[in-house]
Amino acid sequence: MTVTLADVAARAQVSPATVSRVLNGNYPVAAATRERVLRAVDELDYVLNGPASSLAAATSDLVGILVNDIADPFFGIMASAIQAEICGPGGRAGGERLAVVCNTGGSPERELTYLTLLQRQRAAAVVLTGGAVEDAPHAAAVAAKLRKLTEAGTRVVLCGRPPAPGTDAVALTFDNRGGARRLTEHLLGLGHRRLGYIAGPGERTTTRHRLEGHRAALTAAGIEEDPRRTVHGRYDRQSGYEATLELLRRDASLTAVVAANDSVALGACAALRESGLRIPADVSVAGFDDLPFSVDTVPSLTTVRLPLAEAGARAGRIAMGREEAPPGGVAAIRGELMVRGSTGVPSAGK
Amino acid sequence: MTVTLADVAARAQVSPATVSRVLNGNYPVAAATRERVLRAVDELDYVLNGPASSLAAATSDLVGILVNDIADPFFGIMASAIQAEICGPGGRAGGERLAVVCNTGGSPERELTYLTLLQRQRAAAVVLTGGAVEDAPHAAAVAAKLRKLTEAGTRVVLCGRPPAPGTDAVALTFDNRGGARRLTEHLLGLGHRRLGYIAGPGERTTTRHRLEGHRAALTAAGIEEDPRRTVHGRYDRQSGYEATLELLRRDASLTAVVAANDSVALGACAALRESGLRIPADVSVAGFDDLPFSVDTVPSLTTVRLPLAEAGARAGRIAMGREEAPPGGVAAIRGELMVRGSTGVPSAGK
DNA sequence: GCGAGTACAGCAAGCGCTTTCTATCGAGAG
DNA sequence: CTCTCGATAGAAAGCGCTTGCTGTACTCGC
Repeated sequence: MTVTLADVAARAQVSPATVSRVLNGNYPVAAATRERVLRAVDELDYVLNGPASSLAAATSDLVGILVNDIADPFFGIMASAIQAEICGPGGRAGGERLAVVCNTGGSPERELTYLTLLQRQRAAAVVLTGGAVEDAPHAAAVAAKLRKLTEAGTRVVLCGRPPAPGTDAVALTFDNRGGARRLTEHLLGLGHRRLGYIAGPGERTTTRHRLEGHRAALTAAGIEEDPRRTVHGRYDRQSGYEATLELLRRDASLTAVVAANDSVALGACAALRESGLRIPADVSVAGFDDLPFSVDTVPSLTTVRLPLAEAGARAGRIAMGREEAPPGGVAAIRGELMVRGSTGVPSAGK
Repeated sequence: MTVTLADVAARAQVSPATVSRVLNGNYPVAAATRERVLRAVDELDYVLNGPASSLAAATSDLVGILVNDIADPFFGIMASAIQAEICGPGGRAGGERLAVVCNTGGSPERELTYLTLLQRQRAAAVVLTGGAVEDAPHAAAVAAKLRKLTEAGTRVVLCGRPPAPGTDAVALTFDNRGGARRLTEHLLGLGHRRLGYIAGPGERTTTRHRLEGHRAALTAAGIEEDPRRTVHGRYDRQSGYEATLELLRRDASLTAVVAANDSVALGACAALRESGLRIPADVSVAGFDDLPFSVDTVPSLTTVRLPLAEAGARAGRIAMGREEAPPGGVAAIRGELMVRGSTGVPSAGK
């Protein structure tokens, strides 16, 4: 029923071995023969059987990209850059690798499942993006998986994710702590003293690092930590909206709200506005990531720009072995403070 | 070196066949034996060899999701919903399918390449999302590929994409034409007569349908088509910004700008604002899709809501055979007009 | 207590491809 | 004019798993 290598071989009057060699192009084949084989492939409309090929060659051209939330541009932008680098710029250039992105939805189990599935497929490389979950057993399980993957010849790269100790995975991590710290320092510099913080989900490294940076700035300025000024939520707009209302309820005298990321900041702005507060006259707002829409909000959002696309591209190149890993296998990527219209001097009245 | 089925069999003192049956669970195996096998699997840390398994069984558990631009939430939201439906809600539930999203970047070649790659892997199903490219040869090539995929047993579903004639692909298409028409009618109803239109890339179905809806409304209102009022660009913010400037240059007396989608509308707002025009007092702006951020812009964006997540979920279910295909294999999905703050009555002065 | 039926378990034949090793054919080298 | 070497092409042995078919114990029914 389906066309196989043997059919092509018969039609081209050569052996299956020769057809395979023409298709893989890593063995000398006379031009005339190659020509004949390619014509047969075309005429029969032959499509290589991937599983069979991977089985025989003990390798595959699958590259997996794990993301926490595919609907979030933060991951979309990175994934896009990684994939572009893996598949090559042109259409079918770049060795025909199948770069696929897997959506874990932030679930540790799903992350592990995907890793196993990728291991099953003997993936050529795996790129994990975004913050990790800070659960010891889970972290250990992931580390073990990664170790096994590398052992099996799969290249593992972490992009925007902290290093995984005990593994050979190359890590390109964002300096979330430093970025958050500079952001809060900016607010403090403007004169703010009562700042609310909307954090992400509690068990993630990204959440913790950003929060730590924020608190470090506060501490350095001699402001004591007040747990009532921090609310945890998801990394989305809705969460920012609700958290802001909660923050306001707890202390209506806030002069600034720092959000875990730009989407959250967007929700915060909406909540503030609906509460009759002006931005930044009454309350300043700051985000994180500098997603494309952030420059277009009104007022435009002060945030920390993370070079998502650049980091992704680099991760992709490393995964393909086209760029060397950074010394020590770890590189920290700094974020750049983008001061825009949503932050200003706190009003005297407050 | 690597652990194989045979190793597990040896350890559990059974035949490889039995191990395979325990793992696939579609054949009676005594509880005690199963127990023993599972223990051996665990002890040896055995991972099934995907390619070998797919080869022998002539099927695989790969499901491909093709998107035009993974960095665009429009696709991200759909992909997320599709994937959730395919992998099941829980972590490892749902038969362990590997749902992967492939980013075509809107390139026809890449689309074909991915389709071939998926065909190679003997994918269980393929979901194509978003508008198609309107190039006859390419459309034919895609149709041929889809036909071959269905023949090979791969289920093919189109989500937010027009039907592919000559194929068995189930199509869930968005009523872009109708939505666009209602949107423009809304503007017309407010009294606008000089409306600019920022269209997407010329060769896409989505672009054409939305534009047609817009023009249909215009024509019905007795407004003749003026090609100078339409500018084509990409589906992103930047493009909207530039196109708006161009539109303004051509005719500064515009009272409304209709954008191909919300991101474009965002750029349009920025350009308008920088040009000193108020929204909607001087110029009304409308988008399309109703992405999450659209409700949070200032003023909030009038747009057409497309049930992205619902459509994706349905497509996913159909792809998994968990829901019946709509009669005729085609279902049109309507968009809902969301009238918000960015559109208003044109100012008398203009 | 015996034949029939049932419930498991194993054998072995592939699935379609890659790749090592071997064979063949010329062309220069000696 | 024979020998050797380079360039190609083929034969065949798997890669690790699935599954149809073939046993082999038992369990029942009468």
